[in-house]
Amino acid sequence: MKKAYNPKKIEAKWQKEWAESGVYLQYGRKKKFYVLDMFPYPSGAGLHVGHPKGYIATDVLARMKQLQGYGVLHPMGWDAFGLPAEQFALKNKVHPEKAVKENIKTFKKQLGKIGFTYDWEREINTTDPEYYKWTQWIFLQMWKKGLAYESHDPINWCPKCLTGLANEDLENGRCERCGSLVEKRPLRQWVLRMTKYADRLLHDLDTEKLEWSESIKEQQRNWIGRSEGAVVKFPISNFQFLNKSKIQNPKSKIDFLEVYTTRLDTIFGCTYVILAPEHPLLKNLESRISNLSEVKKYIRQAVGKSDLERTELNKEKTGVELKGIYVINPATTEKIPVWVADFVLVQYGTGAVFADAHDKRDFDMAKKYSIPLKVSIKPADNEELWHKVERLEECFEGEGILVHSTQFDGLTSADARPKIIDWLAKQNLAKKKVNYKMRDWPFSRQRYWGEPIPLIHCDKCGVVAVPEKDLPVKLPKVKSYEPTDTGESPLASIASWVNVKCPKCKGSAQRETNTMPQWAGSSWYYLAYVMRGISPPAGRAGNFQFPISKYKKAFDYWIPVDVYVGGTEHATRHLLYARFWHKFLYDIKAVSGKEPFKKLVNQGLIVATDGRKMSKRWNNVINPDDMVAQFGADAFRIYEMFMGPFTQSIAWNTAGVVGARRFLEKVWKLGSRISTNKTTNDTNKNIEILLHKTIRKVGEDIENFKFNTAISALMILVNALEKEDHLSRITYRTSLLLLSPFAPHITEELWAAAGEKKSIFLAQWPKWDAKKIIEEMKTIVVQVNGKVRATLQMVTGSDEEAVKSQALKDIKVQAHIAGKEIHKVIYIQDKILNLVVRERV
RNA sequence: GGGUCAGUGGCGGAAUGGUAUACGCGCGACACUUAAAAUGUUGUGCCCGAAAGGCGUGUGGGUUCGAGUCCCACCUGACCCACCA
Repeated sequence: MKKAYNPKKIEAKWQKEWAESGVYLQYGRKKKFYVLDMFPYPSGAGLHVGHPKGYIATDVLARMKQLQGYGVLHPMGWDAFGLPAEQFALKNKVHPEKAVKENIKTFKKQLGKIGFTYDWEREINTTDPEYYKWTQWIFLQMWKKGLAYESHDPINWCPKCLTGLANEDLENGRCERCGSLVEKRPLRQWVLRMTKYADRLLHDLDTEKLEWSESIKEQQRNWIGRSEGAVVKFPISNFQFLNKSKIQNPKSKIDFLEVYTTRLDTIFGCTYVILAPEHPLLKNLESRISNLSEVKKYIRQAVGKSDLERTELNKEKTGVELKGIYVINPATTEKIPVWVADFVLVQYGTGAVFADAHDKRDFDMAKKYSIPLKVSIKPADNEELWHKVERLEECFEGEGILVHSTQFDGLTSADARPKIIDWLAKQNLAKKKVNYKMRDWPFSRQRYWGEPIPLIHCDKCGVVAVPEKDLPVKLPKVKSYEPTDTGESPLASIASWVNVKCPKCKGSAQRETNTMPQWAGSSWYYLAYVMRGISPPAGRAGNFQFPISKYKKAFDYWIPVDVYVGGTEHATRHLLYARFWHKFLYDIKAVSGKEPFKKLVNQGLIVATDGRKMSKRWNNVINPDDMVAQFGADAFRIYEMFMGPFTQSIAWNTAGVVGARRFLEKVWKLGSRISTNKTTNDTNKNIEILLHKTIRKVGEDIENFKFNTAISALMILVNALEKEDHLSRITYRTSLLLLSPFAPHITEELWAAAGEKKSIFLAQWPKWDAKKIIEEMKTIVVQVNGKVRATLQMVTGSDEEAVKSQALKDIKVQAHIAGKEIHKVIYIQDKILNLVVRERV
């Protein structure tokens, strides 16, 4: 081959050719493989070199799978609703719809240059009414099943973004988008009852055999935060000591304070209880609190604080006693005081806790306010610690042996808990309770750029669903889509859109004006790609058809997604939301499986040379367009896969792309070494062995996302082929095939140049032959006492005697065993001989 | 405080309990060249030395004929979660 390697020319040529021939759309095959990227939000900044890392990985996998005979679904789309898009639009004074369109164009152009196998016929865009018609439909099904409800509870409110936020949208009590301190604000809102699925979301992580990293599964487990404990009733004393018989005859509900605990074994040591400042019971008790103004002041301060201020690291505990109020410890029947403290959270458990000497927070607070404490747990086997604990010098939070706990003395914490529950349950004073940290999902945003919630408020009929035939409820065109501070979305001001006839009674009614959060559209998009398929059964772009059952067959074929690739930042949001929606769709029999994503791989970040994230702010962004222009898409792809382990975060180094390019230059020249005589075999037997070892390694490594070592193996192969004068055609062809998933353009070009008529991607992935990787000779390492002293070339399969006698002829080996006795010989065939020697006795 | 993962040359990194540092970058020497770039050949962990050697995968122990790899303790770093009773 005389022509120089010119990636610019051949890459453009093949990208056009592939798009026209539809070489990737091999859908009719028996075996399917669905490989999915987390679809991007098309930002105005365009791509930096970090974005394509995951896309290249899925592309490599998709190409190999197609070569292996799978029908591969590898789609791409745009997650374009939500705050970032709207903020971009506001800042640049363009309508979000227009901004999104332009940004998508830029993204598509950038992606196109890298040479991906995406099926653009299935492209989706969450802001397309034909798309969000389904987002709205799924929401309606949830509403019909009682999983979407209206709430007026205070929620997180970002004063800068002017919208309510879910817990998942917070970072250390601050808005994840703009960093503002989040306030609590009572707001009418729609909420999805995700807690109803908490147990299944937890359970299925294990039972559905998800191939996810332990870290992501653990993050989800922690987020769901299941704890097993008990709710205990503390009777509220009427200034008088109650005897036990009275406890057993509770009069009315108000007479009890309910607390949640996971440490019922410490209840005999409970000397006070603490309420959250927002606890509803406080109102009812007001008349009996003697220091009411002091209490009210404390509560006012506490409620006014942001979550961050209230939870600030190791903040000193503060609280106030409700003077005049007492409750009865149901275990000891003692009268104990009631406090309010802001570290108790109203949302969790019952919003009240019992306090004892075995919780650091309770312990610290008691010390500060001189509240009495009682020890009830003795650490096992640590007398020194026990002395300190007993004298209340140290707080022991661990499990141990019960003391000062009447009939339960001597039991371990674990044994005591169920026994105490039973004992109190018989008196109707306690019951088992499972709690979750995860909350229901606040699902409304007071912003313009989101899916309208398809509900109508009618004075007569209440909340009414928009009928299916009227979906989608389209986002109206407006002049001003700026958010307001009123707790209403900008949609509320568009009377012509808001005022409608009630679908039920035809009376006057108003549309719901809240929109859905950013995460709505991405909660089901992996299904949308399937629904965009040609056959079976329904149509194309802008042609999603009701009912959903039309797609059941297609879902059954493609779902679950076989491999899903994206960043870890979605661990507790998108990945939890999508699992939740999928389980709901399973419940209404729209899909047949319980989980959407079988295998999940999280790519590591590519950071800038300075170690920071790539960002305009730091002026350290590297644009893939520049890399492709300078080195070619194939070199860029190779480098990104070769940088290091896929899941690890690594700093960008442009010098590395040079190496990748050099490698491809070598490949380009390889064709000149093809043997002109007709023999099919390589003259060098070692080449065949190496080739078959490489086939095995590259295949296994791609499957396991170990792209860096796959490329290293390819480099070793090419380095060896380069030295051959007479390469066989089959070796050459096979080598191109192995490289083709990583460097599709150059291999396609060389494939054609070698006289092949059909695309390399319609060929077959090579198979390795176990018989062909057996070497005739093996290098045996000879050790004396575990230290390498010599290496021997021996015929494969040599036995111990042969190797040993050969080893003993070696001068160095002789030197190290001279005057010593061979005590033991370890021989691992074809690998190692270890002579264990010792001094003669 | 809890969880997950990691620590190997000048750098990115490789290594089913079996020759530590593959592959790539960088650097040195040589060849080609008037010269440079490109390319090719070759070298490149540390110490001592003429050689033979010795030491080496964060630290300290252990298991083993043999440990980067397994076990225990510790140190350091990254990421995630965190007043959840």
